[in-house]
Amino acid sequence: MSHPGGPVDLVAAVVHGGRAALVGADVRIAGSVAEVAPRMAGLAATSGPRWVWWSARYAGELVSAVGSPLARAWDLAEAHRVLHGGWKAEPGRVWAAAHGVPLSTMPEPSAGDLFDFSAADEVGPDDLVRGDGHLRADAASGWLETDDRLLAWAGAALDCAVRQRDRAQQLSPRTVGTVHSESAAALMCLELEWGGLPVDRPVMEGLIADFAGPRAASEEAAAVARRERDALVLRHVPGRESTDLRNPQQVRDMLAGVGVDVPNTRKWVLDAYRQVHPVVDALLEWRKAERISTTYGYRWLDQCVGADDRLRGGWTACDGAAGRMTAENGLHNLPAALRSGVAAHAGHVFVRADLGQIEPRVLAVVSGDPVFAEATRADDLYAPVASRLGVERPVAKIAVLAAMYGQRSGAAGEALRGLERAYPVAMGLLDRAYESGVRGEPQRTFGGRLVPTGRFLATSPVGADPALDAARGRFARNAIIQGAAAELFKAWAATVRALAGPLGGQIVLCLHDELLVHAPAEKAEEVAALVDRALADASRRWAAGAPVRFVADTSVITRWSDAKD
DNA sequence: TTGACCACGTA
DNA sequence: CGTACGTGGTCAAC
Repeated sequence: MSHPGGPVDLVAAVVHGGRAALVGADVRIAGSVAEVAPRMAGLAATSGPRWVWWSARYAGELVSAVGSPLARAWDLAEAHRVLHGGWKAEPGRVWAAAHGVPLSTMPEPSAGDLFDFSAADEVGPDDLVRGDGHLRADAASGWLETDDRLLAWAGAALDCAVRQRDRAQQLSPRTVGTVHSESAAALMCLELEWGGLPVDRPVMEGLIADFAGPRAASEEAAAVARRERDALVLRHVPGRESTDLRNPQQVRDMLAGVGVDVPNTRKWVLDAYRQVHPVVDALLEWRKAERISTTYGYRWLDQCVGADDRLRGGWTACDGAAGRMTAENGLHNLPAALRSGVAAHAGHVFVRADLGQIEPRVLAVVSGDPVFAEATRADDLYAPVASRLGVERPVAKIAVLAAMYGQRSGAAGEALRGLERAYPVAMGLLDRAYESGVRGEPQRTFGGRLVPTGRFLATSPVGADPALDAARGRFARNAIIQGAAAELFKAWAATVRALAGPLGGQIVLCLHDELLVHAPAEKAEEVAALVDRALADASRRWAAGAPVRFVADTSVITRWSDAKD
């Protein structure tokens, strides 16, 4: 280890209003984006520094001007989220946390055009840092009007990165690796937003028509069609035709009127009554069509699918809890029925890959349970677990899931006790996380991310409400597994991104344990092979020697809905 | 206009 | 439904 990740190879890049600056050990320049971007491309090709920015989003203008994808980054916002938990990570907060300045005295971010007395009192016109150690409130906005200030801004970023990296290294070397892959994931999020998900528009439009009917020519026509759809349900309940199907309370009253007494009108409750009264079946069918026409209908198609037939939405590299990626505009919750409308464009294919049984395999790594690790050698992890427990495979599967997620219903009892005996190390970790969560303690994932006690769960004091204590426990137990799985997934995706780029492959969808790579047809097999190689690389780095096997199911397809090869 | 709740799609 | 997310509907409070 000469100095991989050392300050020497960190170069801060900032951009504001068409001007940009780079600051590192061997570089200190400011200029227009058009001047700075080629310098970045040159450095990337030669010394290959790790780029530091306040967040990939702030640096997006520069990143896109460079043209070629940048691989190595230290994203201060993502690093802050890993180290300190939560989602807020604006520069003032990042700076304060990195320098140990109390958040309670942090200035409110100002628009930059208002005269701020408190800031003016404590900071000179050219000072970036206030007397109390905080960044000036307008640092990221109006203040950045000269190249000197831009250079200072880059210097501050570099300073934060060095401090964060020391902190991460102190926690564990793995935490440094987590920041690296989180930073790459943040870059990938920009590319996902820019690139979009390829769609076969005529097919998608046809699917929508199947559920929601043809495009309405006017508001009036749409209202007529809506009433006609409603009538298909309401004809089953004569005398109650005025029921508003979009109002759950009215629906519940309507159902009670025909003898269907339910606590709520959720699908999984009503499913049991499909045979009891025909209105139930009609209602559930109506809901399906209503979902498509309101959320995934023509409005969605027109607003979210561009003229180039790409579905676009915002992406974030991590949520505020365990750290999974999030996506907007249906990219993460597109109904399965619409997936045949997602198709590779001309001359291209999708290389689709998903991680098999990722959460129990992750449990084997994070717990260090040697016996459970042994089970991951099988393609189907539940088979060896079943034979060890002396139960059928479905029972073993339910027991493992129950142990990880704390399922309270169902009959997993006996098998759960078998798990405790067979895999005491893995089960012990889950139990400790649960108890720690009950006490309201934040968790840290295997990769070093701090997971704060979940939102609403922090409101009541420990012990005041047994139901809330149990919810905290479940949250914590789930977070250490879901969070670690998210870390491995991102490490994998970042590796695929780096390897597939030179072949013209582009990651177009990330779905928690599934990747969709859009690639030139003639490179299909090559890309499919590198996806598996990337998993071997990423899991070896991430699991750091744990004898745990991860498996990907990889296939080359043209439509997302297509079965494996 | 905003926030709570319901409902439901995905993993 | 174990957890998480985003979206859109209604309703009550502003």
